[in-house]
Amino acid sequence: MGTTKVEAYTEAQNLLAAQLKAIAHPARIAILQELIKANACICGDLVSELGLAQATISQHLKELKSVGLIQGTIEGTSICYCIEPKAWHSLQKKVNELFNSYKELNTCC
Amino acid sequence: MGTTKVEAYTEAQNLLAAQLKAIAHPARIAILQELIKANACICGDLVSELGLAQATISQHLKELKSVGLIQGTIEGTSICYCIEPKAWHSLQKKVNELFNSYKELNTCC
DNA sequence: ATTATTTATCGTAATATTGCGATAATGGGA
DNA sequence: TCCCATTATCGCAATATTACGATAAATAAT
Repeated sequence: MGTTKVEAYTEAQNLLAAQLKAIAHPARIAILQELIKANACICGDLVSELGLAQATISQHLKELKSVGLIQGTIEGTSICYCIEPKAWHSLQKKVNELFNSYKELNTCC
Repeated sequence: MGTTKVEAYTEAQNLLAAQLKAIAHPARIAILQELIKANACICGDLVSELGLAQATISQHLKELKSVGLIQGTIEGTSICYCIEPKAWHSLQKKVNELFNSYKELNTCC
């Protein structure tokens, strides 16, 4: 127990859930918004921008990266992070498919 | 430690994260899809549909309800669940605002 | 070479989540 | 009234997440 029963669901359901989970944290939402706002990428600026420790920010970046939503490029001594366009749009599409599959019919409870 | 530092973020970030978290689980995605597919609401059918125990389904329903994404109406001895249209559309809008705030500029890393 | 800067990783503590059996609570029908 | 069906809640065990200090690893500058 304690573990999600992955085998009970489709691949699509598990993947969508994993990507949504990556976004479903206020720190990671803030990081994404900051990356978008700064357009070109930042790195340790996130540490001063949000009120979190460096280790914590690094860990959140790792999670976003692990589902492919951001990418990091080494740039001298620092690392430049930014949104990964393909995964970003792909997730947007999948999320909207879910939302749009609901048609309000007022035949409900 | 172990707790999210809620005070470090805006209300909007915390709310969006909470609603996304409710969706970010394969069982809850499956429940939402089933509710949408059945249009009018079901209840304990979810238990036989997914391979989870009744207590588990009930708990997932509670979480979806707690962020307002579904509603339940008592109907005799059973309870009829369905999507709550306002919250559903509101979340879709907020999610798309986040996604659309990113403009690809290939000035990135 | 040494030092400073930047980021990743390790280890740990606190808390949250997931899943389920057991049990309560509610209302319908015999 | 007594059972049956349905759903919620409690309590628990296993695991996951969150946050951070300490430390390592890598590169730039002196």
